[in-house]
Amino acid sequence: MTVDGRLARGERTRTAVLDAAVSLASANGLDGLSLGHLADSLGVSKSGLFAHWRSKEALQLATIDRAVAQWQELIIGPALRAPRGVRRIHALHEARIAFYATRVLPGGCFFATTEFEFKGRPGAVRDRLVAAFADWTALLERLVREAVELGELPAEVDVALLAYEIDSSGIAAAMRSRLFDPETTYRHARRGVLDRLRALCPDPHLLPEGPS
Amino acid sequence: MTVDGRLARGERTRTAVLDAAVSLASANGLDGLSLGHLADSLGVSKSGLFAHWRSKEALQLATIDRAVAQWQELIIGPALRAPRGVRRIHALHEARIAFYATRVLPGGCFFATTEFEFKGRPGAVRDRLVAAFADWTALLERLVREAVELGELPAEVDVALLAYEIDSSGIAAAMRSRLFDPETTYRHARRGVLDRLRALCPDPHLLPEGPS
DNA sequence: TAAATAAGACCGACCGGTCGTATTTATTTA
DNA sequence: TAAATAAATACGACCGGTCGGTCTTATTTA
Repeated sequence: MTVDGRLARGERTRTAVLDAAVSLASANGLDGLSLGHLADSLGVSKSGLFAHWRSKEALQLATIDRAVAQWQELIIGPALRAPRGVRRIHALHEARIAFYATRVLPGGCFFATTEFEFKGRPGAVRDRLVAAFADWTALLERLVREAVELGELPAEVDVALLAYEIDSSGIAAAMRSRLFDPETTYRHARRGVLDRLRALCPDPHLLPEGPS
Repeated sequence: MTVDGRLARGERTRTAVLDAAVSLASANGLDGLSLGHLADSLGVSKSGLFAHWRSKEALQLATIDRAVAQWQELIIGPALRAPRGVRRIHALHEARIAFYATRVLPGGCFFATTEFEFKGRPGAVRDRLVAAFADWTALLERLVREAVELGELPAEVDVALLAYEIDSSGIAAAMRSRLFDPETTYRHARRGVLDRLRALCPDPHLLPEGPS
């Protein structure tokens, strides 16, 4: 950013490149991302990319950061406008599934694809992905803990376990929606978490009966 | 197999190659599987592989079949020795998580890795993976249905949804166990499904209280 | 003997990455 | 204001390396 708020010269270009990289990597992974294809899809030359990032790994790291920003903007941000407690947990899960359903990313979920890809490959890319995943898990656990503190979930609830189960449903949705019927998959992912929250929440009016 | 039960000449070689391929692909995927590395890890030449499979895709398809056979032998087979009903469902899930924990496959789960890899790539490999996944889902749903018919699960249970939730837990375990602390991940995967089955099952003595 | 299997040299395609150069843009100077 | 300058950006050509795959030849086995 420059002082007057306009984007610096190459900033728009960089963002456009990273958006395309997130999209391609959501389908083929960060290692499966070909710089030649990426450049072609943008109508620029491959060597031009190296004016902005010194190596493929640097571009991969920037792509992860961009995906995190998108996730924050399109999923976490809107969900945090819901009231604290179980409704906020539900809103976050719904926003996630809805995002998958938009097909903005052809691969469904950038993080699921890339984290599976790099789970066994040590290095800076894996470290960055793990950090992003840890942040996401911490957010989920924080929302669950808040709901417990508000009395909207029983005090005996295993916070980390419930967060694991909610996230599991989303991970499976990212995968199964691209292999089987997407609508059925999304219905399972939404119904399962909603039923679980409703079963745990003493107040039956806080959450809708059916997936919204 | 020949008539006298001994392996045909190259059968042992082929099986050894496919076992190594399953192991490597569990970590790096079927596309990330390098025929050169595969051959080197077995002390054979790369071109020798083409005497057994006409192309990389043919070897990939055979690798999937081998992984299915391993899954049947090491997970499904033993689990089917448990009594019908919720105990069999539980045994299947436990066997799956236990298999991940053995670290027989460095990547954790061949199917999770490869299905994520090929979810957006049409072709024979994807079709075979989808078929294997569909079989697995059908098995899970059949076991759930049996438990309902035995009265060990309520008749109102959504069979496909419960199967989805159980499988989700396993998929997430395959991924998270290679990114975070494996023991915590396995505990969540086992505890979550066990609690869920116990909550649904009217007979509290059919399932153990804690993860076995 | 005949077929299956193995090996190694080799091929074209694609990969990430470098280099020299042309062009654009922002800043400074006349 | 206009010209000059310096920096950022973009490009095509090219490099070494790895990939899947082919070919010829040698060895093993029924």
